[in-house]
Amino acid sequence: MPQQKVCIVIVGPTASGKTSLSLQLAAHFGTEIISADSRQCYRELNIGVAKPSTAELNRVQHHFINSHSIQQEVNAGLFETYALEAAAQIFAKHNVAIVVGGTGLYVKAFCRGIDPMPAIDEDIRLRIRKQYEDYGMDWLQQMVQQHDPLYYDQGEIHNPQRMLRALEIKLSSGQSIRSLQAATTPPRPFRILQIGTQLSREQVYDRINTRVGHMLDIGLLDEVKTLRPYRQLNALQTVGYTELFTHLDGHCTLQQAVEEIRKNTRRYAKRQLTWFHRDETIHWHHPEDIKGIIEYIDNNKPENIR
RNA sequence: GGUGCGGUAGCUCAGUCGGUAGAGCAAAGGACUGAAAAUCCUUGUGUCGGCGGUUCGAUCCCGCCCCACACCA
Repeated sequence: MPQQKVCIVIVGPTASGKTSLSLQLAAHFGTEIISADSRQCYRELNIGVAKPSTAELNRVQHHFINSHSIQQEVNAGLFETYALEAAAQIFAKHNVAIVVGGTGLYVKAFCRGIDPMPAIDEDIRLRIRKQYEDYGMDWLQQMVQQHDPLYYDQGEIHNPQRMLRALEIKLSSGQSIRSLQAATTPPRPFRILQIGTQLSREQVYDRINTRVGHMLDIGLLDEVKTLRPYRQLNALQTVGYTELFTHLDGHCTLQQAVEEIRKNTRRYAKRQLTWFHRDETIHWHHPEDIKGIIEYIDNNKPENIR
């Protein structure tokens, strides 16, 4: 069965021009966009997550943007299912689909799949989280050592999030998360072309610093104020929001909070670069080199498209 | 002009009873299969302000100079 469809996947650090590029490519190929961004899917989050404008969203059909509430649980597994469904819908009408986003794990889940995991017993989840809060790291390590020695030997035993995850899997299903992570790559009914938006480190940092200022100018602080009651939700463990919560609590000045946002965004971009640089199938281009990018796509997509 | 206190890593500072120095922050590198804008790991050579002196040896002691801050004129 020849693969007739192609999925153009645009990745790169934050503020490197992904959104603009995706809109131009969507216009060029007359198709739709799937966002692979773990924050832009929330309708309550706008300025701080650099969502495309309403005009842009009206111009091109988008998926996984404003699709969820911050009250809902969203994760990489859910994204894989959601995005594959969206891709199927798009391919019913078009030969090209565009995926764009900076959340490396989501992109990976879409392109290469994520192993199915057992459902977690909600009581177990809440209980171990509470106990971790009460008894701390030593307790967590002991629990993992006792219940999931396989993970304790091979996993990250200083990383509370990963240990909590290993523990809840083990206590819910009786299986070690290690034994469930098979890392098999399921076949996809389309070809994938990954394009990275490449700018110098200095340029990315400059753009971040400027963009954060712009976010404040257009009302980020007001947006954050309305979200204060929800600050404990996972969706709000987000750069641009946590720092302003701290300011609203009176722990720092607005200026200090803004500098923290800039710094944390730069660090985020650095982590994204670490993640994406490891993937050698990504072809890096300057985000404004539309001609070069389209040429690359035309040279690599299946013959029978357009 | 006088007195005092400083000048050590990008920043804030510690320290060496004289044997060429170390923390925090920043930064850099990395990991990462259901919180991923999250979470975690690793990394510290710098004319110890300048020039002289004493000494086997000075960032440390002494002298002079430069710079910053405070106070007194």
